[in-house]
Amino acid sequence: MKVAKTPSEPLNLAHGDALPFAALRHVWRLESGALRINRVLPDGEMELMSIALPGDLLGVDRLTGAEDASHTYAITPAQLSQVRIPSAETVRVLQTAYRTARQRCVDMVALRSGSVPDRVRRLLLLLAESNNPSQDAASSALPSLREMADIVGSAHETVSRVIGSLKHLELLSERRAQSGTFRVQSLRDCRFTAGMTSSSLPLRLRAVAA
Amino acid sequence: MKVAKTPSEPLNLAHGDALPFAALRHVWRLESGALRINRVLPDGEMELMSIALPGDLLGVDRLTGAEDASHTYAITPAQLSQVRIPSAETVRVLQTAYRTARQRCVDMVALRSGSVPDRVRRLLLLLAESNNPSQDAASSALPSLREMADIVGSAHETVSRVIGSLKHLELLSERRAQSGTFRVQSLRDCRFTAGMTSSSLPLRLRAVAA
DNA sequence: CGCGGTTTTGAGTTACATCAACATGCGTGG
DNA sequence: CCACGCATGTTGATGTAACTCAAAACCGCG
Repeated sequence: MKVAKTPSEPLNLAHGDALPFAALRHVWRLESGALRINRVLPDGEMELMSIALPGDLLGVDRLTGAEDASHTYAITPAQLSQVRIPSAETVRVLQTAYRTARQRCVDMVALRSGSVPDRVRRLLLLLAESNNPSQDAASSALPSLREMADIVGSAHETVSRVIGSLKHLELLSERRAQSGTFRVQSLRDCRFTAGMTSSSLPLRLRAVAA
Repeated sequence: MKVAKTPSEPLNLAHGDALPFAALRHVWRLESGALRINRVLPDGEMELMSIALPGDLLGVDRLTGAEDASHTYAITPAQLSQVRIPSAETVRVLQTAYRTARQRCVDMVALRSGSVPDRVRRLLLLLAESNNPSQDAASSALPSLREMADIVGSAHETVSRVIGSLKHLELLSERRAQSGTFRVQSLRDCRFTAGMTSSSLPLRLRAVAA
């Protein structure tokens, strides 16, 4: 007896779309874009748990026998493809899932360490590098400011000011809502000075302030 | 030919002791205490990666084929026991390791969300609950203030003020250097008011401030 | 006893949140 | 086609949580 659906149909998520609950019966690989993985609290609130970047596996929890109480949605347009797992491969899948879980833990700590400009910088680099490996001027879809603020643990107004400073420093150009292209290498190397988050300082000074 | 060492010798670490590099050829289970897991940067600096609590497995990375660039040390006196892994059990070990990695990721985000008093509260609860499950007045070895501050991402002076407030609220008693006993249930339920971190406010007001 | 690590306390400063407008784009329906 | 919400992004004024700096008290220990 044949299964009706072709198993390897890719899955596209627009900005904000949730990963359908039914999809978690399978394992998926994120091909492009970025996801946010949330923990659902008893009172229905959703709390940040981790993010997923291209290459990450989704739906591995089921392989561990755990009931998955997570809720996942796209913070930039994302494409997933289904992964068939021969049972002989289970170990290998668990190994890589474990390793990336570890790595994402490191990332999450880094996204909440240091000044807000630094945290935003790290987030942008994560997004850019994982979607355009080895390109200097990477144009990338970006999450909304509120999303970014929530991930790095700050206020969206502050993120706006940081992004504004980056524009002035010409580390980021072609800025539109939820997209932008930035100079990856310079962004990676730069260290920020004070003043980038102050609202009482005019923007043109903010980016240069000693 | 017999191996000289008995394989199941437990391992005790005092406050500050590092998990010996050689130990990572085996898998260990943390029986009591708490560890801090660091990532070693190219320049030799150590960055917080995660923490380990009783029940967690150490040295799983080797099972995934990864070279382990982590450095682990005890933040409270800890005891580990070696875990023998029949190869048939590899999958099961990876499953639980994956799940706790996920959980620690959640914990790390929580330890860096919200006000510093809340973060300290969460850290204390993690330590107390994992070492004395289901006891209300749990006395527990604590990390140094600098350690706690580094984990929650704040200054140790601020943590000192928070702890001081907790003493005044009688959520914590018998406070000595790197130890204390606190009322787990009350600590779990309580929500803080402002003023706990202000240095210009006298302590007796801090704990009650509206 | 003096010495290094931990903890405490205070005074002064600041990075960032909060609050409050306002601008802009986009889809939907009249 | 415009009017209208509604989400996103920008900008400024103001307040404060928490940092930095400085100093002292408190250990346990060789």
